[in-house]
Amino acid sequence: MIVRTRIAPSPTGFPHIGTVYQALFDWAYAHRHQGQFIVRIEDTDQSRFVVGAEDKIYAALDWFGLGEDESPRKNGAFSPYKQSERLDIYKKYAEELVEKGYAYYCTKKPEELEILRQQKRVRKLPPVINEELRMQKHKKDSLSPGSYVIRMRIPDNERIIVNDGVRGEIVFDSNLIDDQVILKSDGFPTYHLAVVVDDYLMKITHILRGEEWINSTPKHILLYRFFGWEPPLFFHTSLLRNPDKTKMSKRHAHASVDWYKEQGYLPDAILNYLAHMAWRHPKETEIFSLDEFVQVFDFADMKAVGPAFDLKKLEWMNGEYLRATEINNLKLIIENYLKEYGKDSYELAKSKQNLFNASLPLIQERIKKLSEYWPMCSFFFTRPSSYELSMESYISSLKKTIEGLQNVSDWNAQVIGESMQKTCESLAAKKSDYFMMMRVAITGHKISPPLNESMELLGKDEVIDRLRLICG
RNA sequence: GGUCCCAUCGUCUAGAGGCCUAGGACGACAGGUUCUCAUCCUGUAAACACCGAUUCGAAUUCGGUUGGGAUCACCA
Repeated sequence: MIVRTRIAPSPTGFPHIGTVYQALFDWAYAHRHQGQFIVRIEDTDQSRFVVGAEDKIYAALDWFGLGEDESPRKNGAFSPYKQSERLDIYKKYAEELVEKGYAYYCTKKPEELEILRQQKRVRKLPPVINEELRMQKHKKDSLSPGSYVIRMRIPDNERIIVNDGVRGEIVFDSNLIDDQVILKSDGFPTYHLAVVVDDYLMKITHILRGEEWINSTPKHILLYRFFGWEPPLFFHTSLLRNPDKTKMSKRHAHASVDWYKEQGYLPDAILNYLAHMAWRHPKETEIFSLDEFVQVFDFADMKAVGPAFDLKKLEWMNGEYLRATEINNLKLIIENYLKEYGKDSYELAKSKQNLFNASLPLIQERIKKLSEYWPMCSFFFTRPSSYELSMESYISSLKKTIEGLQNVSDWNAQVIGESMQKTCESLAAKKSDYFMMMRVAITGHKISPPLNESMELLGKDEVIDRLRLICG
């Protein structure tokens, strides 16, 4: 059997980090078993369709290196991969179910159905309205297009067993499930029909999806049975949670893939972090590559807990990746980041390429996110516009320092340091105070890359100019 | 509200009846290195939700309670 996994996102907004989470496991499992990873676009809700959302999904997958084998953009043996282009297929299968007696035409309006359900709730009964629904006996010929839906008929008095790969057997009472709409009045299928038909037709073997689908799975199991198809294996993962354990909703900033990119997280670090959610490395290794993950991952090792996002740990991990990045690669990464999120700073840095290059080793172990580069390093490219310490009382010390620095002929970090040491001693100043003054005078900030090295990079003229500027 | 899922330090987790006076990682705190920050190194605090049952023995099995989450649409 060839392993085939898939993600089935809806193009209804920005790419969600949960989609990436899902894709990571699907991708890894497919790759581990030399199978295929498919992207199917589930765009059956016309009212929620967002232009451009589909492309953003691909862009996100590419960014993470989780490229798919088949999709609307790549095609493959099971085209089309977009549900809106498969309408005839669903219609055919829906009508097949009607013929077999597993489904029926329904002309009830959603509003009147809602009233019925309300009444049940008020009487504290399960809000199941199958009895009312099934009183209809429509023939297709008597129905005008757009006036009806097709509903699947849920059998009575049955225990429907869902075999979930991470949770074991889950039992549902069929009497508590409403007859589901499978074909909407606009001719589009609902998720239930489309997902079952497509997963079958596309030969999907393992379905990894969020736990919000658990309660729908008995309906899907039934559909497989009605069609006489063997169901795939199901694995329901818990939803990613916010730090306060609430569901990570679309309204939350860090639900969006773009947010992580903007913050300057590395895709590999994010993936590594995500892999720790509800799954653990057999050896409890913290840092591991995608390749290594592929070697050891199995759906069966997923846990059923709902993990909360810990940005602090992600930051730490991102820092680890940043420090392990080869310097020329780091250069490209930061350049690209600046180009995308700070056009002006990018131009500035590019205009002093050597300085930019030389700044990298100084900050590599000091930043945890790409967004921290510019605030920490802008002083290399532009003079401080303000100082985090009042410079007034230091003017005489600075003048003394200038004198010392002017005598430095071999301008390098060590000699610069020695010169300042000497000045500091002659001033009888406290070392930490003196160097803090110098740090702020040169960079504007109390926190900065190493002072001597920074001064070396800036060059003698620029350093002395900056000090003179303060002295007036 | 009905149904379903889940429950170990603040967070991610190890633990599949005695190896647990519960281990690791992040974070927190303290100390060392240091002209700042960061890195690096040392150390400290920090958890089996609760109540019953089974057993010689339970974090680990069972039942209940509580708590969190999901779901009950012509949305996915």
